Amino acid sequence: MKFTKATNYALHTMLMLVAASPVKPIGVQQLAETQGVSPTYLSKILTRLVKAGMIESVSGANGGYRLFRNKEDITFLDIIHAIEGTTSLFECNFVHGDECSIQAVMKEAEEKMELHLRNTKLMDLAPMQTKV
Amino acid sequence: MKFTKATNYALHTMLMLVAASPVKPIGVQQLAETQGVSPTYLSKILTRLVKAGMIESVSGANGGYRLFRNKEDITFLDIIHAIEGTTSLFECNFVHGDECSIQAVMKEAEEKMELHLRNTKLMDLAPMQTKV
DNA sequence: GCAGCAATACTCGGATATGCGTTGTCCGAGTTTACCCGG
DNA sequence: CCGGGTAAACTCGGACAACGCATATCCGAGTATTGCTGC
Repeated sequence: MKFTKATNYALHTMLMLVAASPVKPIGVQQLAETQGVSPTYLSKILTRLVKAGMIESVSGANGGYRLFRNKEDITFLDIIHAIEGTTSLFECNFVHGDECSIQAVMKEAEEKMELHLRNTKLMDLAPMQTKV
Repeated sequence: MKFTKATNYALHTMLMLVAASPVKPIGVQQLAETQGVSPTYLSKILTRLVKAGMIESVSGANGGYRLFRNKEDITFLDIIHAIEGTTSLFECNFVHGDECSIQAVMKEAEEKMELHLRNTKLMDLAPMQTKV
């Protein structure tokens, strides 16, 4: 029960992209180097964010990644769900007669956490230097 | 990023122990059979709960496990921490100059979840049939 | 009856598989830019 | 100068390897109860 490193990479990368120019893309090499990850692995992670519609990739020379959606809209939960998936953290596959009351409690707890992550936007942390 | 099955087993077992007699222990075989787990594996999990001071084991014939602490005191978080550990769900090992603002947000979210788990006691779910 | 001994029913802990998800690496393919070279 | 072709700089995606962790399984050791046996 831990968040994966991929989520950490994704969050930090998104923070960098939010702080950067929304026009000129940033190469995956630069993003990876800053975080000390291999570029190929980071690109795998970013592909998931592309599919989630958060960022877009630019092919070719001077290519890279840049924001796609409005930066004000992107929440922590969006990123986490894109990487970790949206399935419940706790799954009781044990067959009770009815619904599992333990599962219900766990689900409530999870929703408390998600509520906070949904209410926190990436912009809340981004430095304001690029107000274009 | 998922809760382990061990946590599921631990929670269900604790619920059974809370509902059972606080004097007569329940054998691990019975506990395991009800949940469809191997007894040896379940005993490994329960050992962690013993070390956490929540239950105690009774050796020998007619042995098994029974509650140790007052059943009103045991929260979901106690059990989860005993199984999953108490380390933060999100760890940013990436060296920023200062503290990681992303980590701070994640920690807040985690605390929201923990607060709910700490406020929910096992007794809230236990059937009341065994009022001694 | 009763003391003692053995069998039985349990838990405990370590050592050891096993499967799966995370974390990477490698490479060929596709795409855009930059550059060079001949007219 | 200008157009075209080639090289370079990128991302994309699949295949594959390494590793750790969750999930067990097995077995010997320890412990308490039960039952039996002999006095």
